[in-house]
Amino acid sequence: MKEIEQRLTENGVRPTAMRILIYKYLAEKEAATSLTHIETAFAKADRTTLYRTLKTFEDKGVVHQIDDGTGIQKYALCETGCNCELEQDLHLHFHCNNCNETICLTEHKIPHINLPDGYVAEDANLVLKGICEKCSGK
Amino acid sequence: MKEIEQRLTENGVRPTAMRILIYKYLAEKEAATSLTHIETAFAKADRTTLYRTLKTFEDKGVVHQIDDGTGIQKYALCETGCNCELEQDLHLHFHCNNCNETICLTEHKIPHINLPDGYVAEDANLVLKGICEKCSGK
DNA sequence: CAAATAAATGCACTTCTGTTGCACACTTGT
DNA sequence: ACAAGTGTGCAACAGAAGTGCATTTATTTG
Ligand SMILES: [Mn+2]
Ligand SMILES: [Mn+2]
Ligand SMILES: [Zn+2]
Ligand SMILES: [Zn+2]
Repeated sequence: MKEIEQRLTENGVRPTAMRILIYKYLAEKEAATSLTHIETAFAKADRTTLYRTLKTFEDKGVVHQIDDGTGIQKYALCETGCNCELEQDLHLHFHCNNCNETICLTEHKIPHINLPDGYVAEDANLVLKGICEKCSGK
Repeated sequence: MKEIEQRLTENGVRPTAMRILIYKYLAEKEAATSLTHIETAFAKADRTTLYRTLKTFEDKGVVHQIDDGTGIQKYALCETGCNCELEQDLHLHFHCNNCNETICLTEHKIPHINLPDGYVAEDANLVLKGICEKCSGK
């Protein structure tokens, strides 16, 4: 509990009650989470608060946003000490077509891609879709 | 002109006047195109018609849909004889942060990725973001 | 050709997600 | 205690995707 407060403070986010709860919720979930999903989990809180909390978390590097191709923005906690901005820390994401969950494969970095002349890459997004380990039954 | 009709017919799409125009429009554009973009280009046509035309094109393998991370669905013509479904034909896309255009790099295939045990990949999406050749001035 | 059938188009409306403005509540520092 | 700053809640809006149904246009059939 104290750890969460410390983590938030380190990243320049004031640890309010709401933010600690949201952080804890994200930490317990293994999969990336959408705003709507969080909204149903926190029925008492306002959607806007949750929205802005996620944005604050994102700005301060507490979470990273994931575009998994469903058209719905998802969020997941960053690893401790990760620099999501840097190319080296960009990991791939897996979206399961069966259970519809999106998970971070943090240890699988996005390979470097050779681009044609004139193209300068600043960011990358790689999403694999298929069947996750839970759903494949292995 | 006749080529377009033939191409559509080959893919099981009846070549109506509207569809031919849309196809021609997509063929002239080098970048991937959104529904809203097409809508402004075809002010006379209804959005629903354009929407369903794109869906039909997609179903029949005339165009492929692109998720470039902007949250707006884009479409681009498929190469002749391409099988966008197959892993081998999956190419990467580049989104320019300056001119906001998204382009197909059809000759740059998505590299094969080794996944952890239990994960089965069926599809992949790789988008690089940065500065395109036009905007980098090279 | 005319009638029947099927397909394409247009209009209205809905849903869903993300986003912003503004007022109020709470916290922090003096 | 006061002022300033920050967080939260309510309401409303924007944009894009999608659906139902009527109408038009094309195709088939007698
Ligand atoms: Mn991730
Ligand atoms: Mn493409
Ligand atoms: Zn799954
Ligand atoms: Zn550009």
